[in-house]
Amino acid sequence: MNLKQLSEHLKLSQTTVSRALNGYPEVSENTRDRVLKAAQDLNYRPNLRAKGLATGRALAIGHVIPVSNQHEMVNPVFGDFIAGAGEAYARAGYDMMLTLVPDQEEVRAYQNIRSRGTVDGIIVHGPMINDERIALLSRIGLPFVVHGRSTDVNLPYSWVDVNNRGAFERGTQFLIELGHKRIALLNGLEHMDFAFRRRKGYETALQVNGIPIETTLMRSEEMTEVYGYRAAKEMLSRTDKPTAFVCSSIITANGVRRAIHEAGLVVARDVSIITHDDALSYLENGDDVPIFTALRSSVRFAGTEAAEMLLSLISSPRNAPKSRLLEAELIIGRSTGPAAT
Amino acid sequence: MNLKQLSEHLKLSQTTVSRALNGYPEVSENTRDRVLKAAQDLNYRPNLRAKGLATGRALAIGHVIPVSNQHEMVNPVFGDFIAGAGEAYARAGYDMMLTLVPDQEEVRAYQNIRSRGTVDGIIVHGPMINDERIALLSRIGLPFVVHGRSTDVNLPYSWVDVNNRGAFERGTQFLIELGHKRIALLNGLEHMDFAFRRRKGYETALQVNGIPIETTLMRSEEMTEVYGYRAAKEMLSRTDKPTAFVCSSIITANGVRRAIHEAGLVVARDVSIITHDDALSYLENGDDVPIFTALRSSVRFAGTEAAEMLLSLISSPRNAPKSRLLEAELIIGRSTGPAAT
DNA sequence: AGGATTTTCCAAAGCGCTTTGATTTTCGCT
DNA sequence: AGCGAAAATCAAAGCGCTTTGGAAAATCCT
Repeated sequence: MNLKQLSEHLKLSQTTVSRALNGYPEVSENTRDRVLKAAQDLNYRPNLRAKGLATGRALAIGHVIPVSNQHEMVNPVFGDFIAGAGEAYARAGYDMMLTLVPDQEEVRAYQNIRSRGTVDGIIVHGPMINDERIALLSRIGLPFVVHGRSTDVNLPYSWVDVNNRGAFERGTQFLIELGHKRIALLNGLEHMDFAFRRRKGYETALQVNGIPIETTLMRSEEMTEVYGYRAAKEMLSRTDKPTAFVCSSIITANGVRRAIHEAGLVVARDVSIITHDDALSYLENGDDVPIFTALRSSVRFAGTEAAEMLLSLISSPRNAPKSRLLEAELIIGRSTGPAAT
Repeated sequence: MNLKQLSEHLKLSQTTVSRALNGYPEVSENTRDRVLKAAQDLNYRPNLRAKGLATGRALAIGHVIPVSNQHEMVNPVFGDFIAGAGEAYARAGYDMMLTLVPDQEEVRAYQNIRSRGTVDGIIVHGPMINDERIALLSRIGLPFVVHGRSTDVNLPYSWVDVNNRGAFERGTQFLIELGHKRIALLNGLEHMDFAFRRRKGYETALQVNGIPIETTLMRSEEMTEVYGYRAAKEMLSRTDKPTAFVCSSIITANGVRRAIHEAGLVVARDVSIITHDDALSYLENGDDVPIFTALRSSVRFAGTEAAEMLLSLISSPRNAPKSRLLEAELIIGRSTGPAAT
């Protein structure tokens, strides 16, 4: 069933039917009702490809996921972000397009996306420090919103991000107030912008409190369980072992907990853990009392925010870039306690 | 830059340029080279929407993700599956479309997808027992491949699945051979087909070995950490506590481990754990020696398989449905040992 | 009643591509 | 040289929709 058939069936022109369907005023209420009813009955749905071709809009948003072949990791945060964004798209009648892009081909990939005309805008995932994608996208003039920010990029651009620096400063400060002095940081890869900011926050708190920054207590890796386990195991075997860990991910925190157990120590009593928590649906941090004391910020919510921001950018392209800084909550759980003396 | 401009620039007709670009034989090698070179230089990319409209193909595959509003969980497996599938699509020049569909609106949603013409086929995620989507999709004639199967559906359809039943039978058998008799099953939601099959495998192994099936040792819930923790905690507090756990997810297994620790017991020595492992990139099960003894099957690989199957289905629609049963490997890790006597 | 408006509807062009059917060019042959 | 066949190219229609510029019908006014 296409427009032509529908209009023939109604004995109206395609123009009128199209207008009735799309809510244009130059059609009487009478015929509009007739058209809508018929469309309903005959189960008519406009062909999006044709519509897109005619209007120049694709009615779809692209999500570009960088795939590094060094570490073939799919960002675990992705699923929840998408879920949040998807809601917003669904409400607005937009589709969501995914593209996996190998590191090296980014530039070509974005130009491709642009000229293939399959999307009206894109969400940039996983920004790094000084991410060139931002300049590239500004240049080719495709609306975009970054999930995160990019330190050292001075162009104006739209983003939705958590206050990573503030959160980690606050978390570290919290540990310091509990009396901890030897605080380890198990960070994500620090060429990623979020990880870089988290380290800054951690360092700031130490500095403010006059605690020296020790590089032996700082790690930066892909945030897996095993990473947390190994790093914690090694650090806990030292004579001057840390009394607390700050983790960038609940998964890493799990590894830390495993190492603590294995060392015959008790979480909170002997060693404290505080972690960032993206509030992923399948990784909830306990129920009533959280397992881990955490800096929580829902990635799903960020997804919705980013999507809505992008949609509004698309509908009024002349507006200045927007941004939204989300604060993480500090949630006290069972993994922190006063420093053992 | 569009076809028309390109052809004018080359002083050729759109026909010839189009044919040169798409590898049709009725164009001389000479001009083909010229065209390809010019397209390269001028950075020409065909508009997919127009191409789709003209050819009737969308050059995109849809992934439909059911979103239940009861439990707002995003399947953690999704990211890796997508990564696997995405590779196959990229190779074939296909895009990937995501649609989130609330439970109740499934029928309408699939029809929508069909008539919007934005995809050439879809991958069905998270099949349940007797899933109606299969009949629906067969009826509306949209090529599809199911990730998983659906017990009680008798129509022929294409699928890629792990041998869940066999894997769990084998895993349970393994525990029995270690002397375990009281073996708990922490399963996923059993209206999901995979979970149903896993239970069957577990039960079969018990029956074969003459061990009674005890419903008090069986749970079925959303596979979270807290679920594993709570269930294990409760079961371990009984006098006739289980000596081993079979888990449907590594996340749940983590919760079980936490409960075991908390009860002052030692994994493997006092209580064994065996778990299914989807080989998710961000949840690797240890490195050299795995943390958990596991039934491993890469979801990412399943994604690639499913995608390739669907693409071949699309290119030759008259072929009979295909299927692929993947076997899970039994990998011995540090979480199993002989039953304490 | 009859012209001026306003409302309602329509024919046709156009979005960027593919493809059919026709035309032109090239080539092999006597 | 001149013919027919093969090779190379082209013009135009069509995919399903929107939208412009009119035309027809309904309404309003004096």
